[in-house]
Amino acid sequence: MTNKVITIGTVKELTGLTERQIRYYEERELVFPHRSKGRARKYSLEDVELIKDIHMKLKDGYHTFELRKMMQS
Amino acid sequence: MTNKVITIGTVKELTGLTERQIRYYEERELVFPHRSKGRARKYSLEDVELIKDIHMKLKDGYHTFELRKMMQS
DNA sequence: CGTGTAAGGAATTCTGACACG
DNA sequence: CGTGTAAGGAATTCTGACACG
Repeated sequence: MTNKVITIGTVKELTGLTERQIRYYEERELVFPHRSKGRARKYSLEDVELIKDIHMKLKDGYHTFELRKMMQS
Repeated sequence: MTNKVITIGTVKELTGLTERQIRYYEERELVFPHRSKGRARKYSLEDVELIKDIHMKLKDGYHTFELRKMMQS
């Protein structure tokens, strides 16, 4: 579950989101993928669930900075 | 564990084997990755363990057809 | 703010084949 | 038999930026 082995293409399939959205959540420091050989992002299945959750919260009207605060607690 | 979400590049990293070896084990019907959009192979963490096991058995002198029989039992 | 998109490059993955032994 | 390799193509992923609102 916490193994960071999934590429962004697979995350796209599993979440139904776009690369843009997935990368943006990283930019906003909500998800922290590893990097394989300094390039490709690697996510865990846990990250996939987290990304889905983030997207739902955003649809509910939350903003990324609010989610970041929520995650810290 | 049984989620087929890992690309061959990651399997390479996790097992230390070459693409050639990993693909050969598939050709010999010892591992069965999924395909994403008809191209890239997708493995599960379980497959990764299986591949490591296959490689050790081969180093021990077994042949792929023997391993296939062993797996069927 | 969160997401779309066109841009160009770099790295990945694929298949079929020849090679060795 | 199990693995290496060079070959060419196709699909993936990356970054930085402009756009909308």
